[in-house]
Amino acid sequence: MSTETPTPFERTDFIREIVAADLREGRRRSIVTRFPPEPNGYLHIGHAKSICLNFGIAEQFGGQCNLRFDDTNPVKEEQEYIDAIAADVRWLGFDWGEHLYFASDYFQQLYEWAVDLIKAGKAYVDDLTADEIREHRGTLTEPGRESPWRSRSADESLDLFERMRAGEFPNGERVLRARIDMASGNINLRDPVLYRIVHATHPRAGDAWCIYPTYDFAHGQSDAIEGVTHSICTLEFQDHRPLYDWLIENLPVPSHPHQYEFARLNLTHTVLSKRVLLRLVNEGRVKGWDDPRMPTLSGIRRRGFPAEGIRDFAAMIGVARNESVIEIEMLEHAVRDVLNRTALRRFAVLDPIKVVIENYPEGQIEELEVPNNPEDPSAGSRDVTFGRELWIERDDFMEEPPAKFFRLAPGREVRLRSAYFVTCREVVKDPAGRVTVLKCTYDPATRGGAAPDGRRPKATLHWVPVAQAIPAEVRLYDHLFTAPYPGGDDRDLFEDLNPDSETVRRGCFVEPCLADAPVGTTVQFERLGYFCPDPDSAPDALVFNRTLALRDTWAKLQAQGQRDPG
RNA sequence: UGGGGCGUCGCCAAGCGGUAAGGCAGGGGACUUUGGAUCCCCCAUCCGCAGGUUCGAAUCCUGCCGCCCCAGCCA
Repeated sequence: MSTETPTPFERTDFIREIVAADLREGRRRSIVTRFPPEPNGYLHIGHAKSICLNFGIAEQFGGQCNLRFDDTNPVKEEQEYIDAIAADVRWLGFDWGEHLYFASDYFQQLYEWAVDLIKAGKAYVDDLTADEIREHRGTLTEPGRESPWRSRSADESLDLFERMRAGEFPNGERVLRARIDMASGNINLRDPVLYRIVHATHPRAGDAWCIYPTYDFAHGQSDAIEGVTHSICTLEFQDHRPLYDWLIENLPVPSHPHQYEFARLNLTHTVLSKRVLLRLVNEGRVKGWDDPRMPTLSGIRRRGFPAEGIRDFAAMIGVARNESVIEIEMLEHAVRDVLNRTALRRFAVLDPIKVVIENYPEGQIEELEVPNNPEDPSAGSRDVTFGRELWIERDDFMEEPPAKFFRLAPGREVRLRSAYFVTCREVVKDPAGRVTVLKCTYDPATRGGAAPDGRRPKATLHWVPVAQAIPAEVRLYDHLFTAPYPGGDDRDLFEDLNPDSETVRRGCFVEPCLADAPVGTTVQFERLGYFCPDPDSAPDALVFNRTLALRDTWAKLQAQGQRDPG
């Protein structure tokens, strides 16, 4: 990965410090990390934090980061998810090179290790039902009881385990358990299940197996097989670390990885739970996994967020063990920061009102040069056609402007960006009193937007020529949930859904060069925000998504005025 | 009542015994052909609370308090 601009945040964290110390003090000669998604859903921004951490560390310390699918539960996993996840990681800007792995590729090895454990008397086949096992497990405060099958011979367990693999038993009839300590305060050590019978077709292994290792029996050993040195996961796996270590110590694994845990990402005004996201999709609350309101990487991408902004965000928030909820404004800041630097400026009018320049010759047009990005002169410029009739934003005119309103009003002169100064002379309304046309005059001496006499209007408006304007649909997006903490105070999560998270505006006009803007590029509609073509867009029916609005101090002022009038 | 974690500004987060970085948000100002951007200034005498050790503590010790995770044959 390379970025044209240096990462804005040079920061370390407790995991990087551990890695650096391991290298410095010779405990490791090189490091290997991994990003281990389960292919049972789409990646979201929370995963991006982990991806940036794992790939970022590998990159920073000259190591390698594997993409390993943790595909040990065939009933939930699908090839569709595998493909989508790989595409999302690639989009985020990371490259695993040759190191694409699947836990399912290790099934034979894991099976053999399970046999080793049985022979060593450290695992046994249990005939208890799932309910019985639960009853025997004890509670948080009471120790568990040993299964009556715990003491059966290794030979008998071995025979049973082989028959489990051979498919002699139905789902759930028996499991393989580690023999550790039913009285442990750590429930994960109360003889955890290592293998269960699942007669299901695996997305990759097909029907080769009908017994599958659990997460605990697969994860650490997969790390060991791959030579992973630093196995980084989220806080809820802390309690699993003793089991992770126990298995590594009791199995002839080729390397000894260590697990480190960090706090997962939480964001205000959204939710990062695969379960809830799946519900939103299934119940039709959103248009799919890639709905622009979704916090999934595919949703964010469709929304127009640049990958670089996500990476910057990950660097901004840091990595720690404090459980935290990041205000979504921080994400939006990171995204605007990148977009401000890189997005080409364009003109678009979302809620048009017609301006007729009465002293501009009928039928005349001219091409005016408009900069593509004032922040980046190398972005060049484009020509925009100017004519007698233009569209401007309805919000940019007020018949009776309040004190702080600087835009167009009767008798007032404003600048049309990169064009001319115009003065409003007459307001035309329809019978209902709605403004339909603003008759204006322009000052020919202000071509390009500057006056020879040095006078400077307080406002500059964007515009689109009526004759050349292209109609478009624009979808405005806002937070998926109105509440910063959806479902807080025991509310039903869905009560907090924002009814206005998507607002579709038809009858918008955009400048001609937007007709063939490719999907995947985000531009700035000047003075409005950042927008990108939606995959739904067609040459004869353009559709743009609003990625993010520009910061709007005028709107803020108005809001303040409403709060405390006077 | 068991085990494992975490508590530094509204939200993140540095800090690792020598007297509270930075970012986001917020407030003020400058500048501006985007009320955008940029720039400048302000924003924790205090680090969950209470004791203790020390010349000196957010950093060490003790005790409280609060919050999170764990009782899937999910990951």
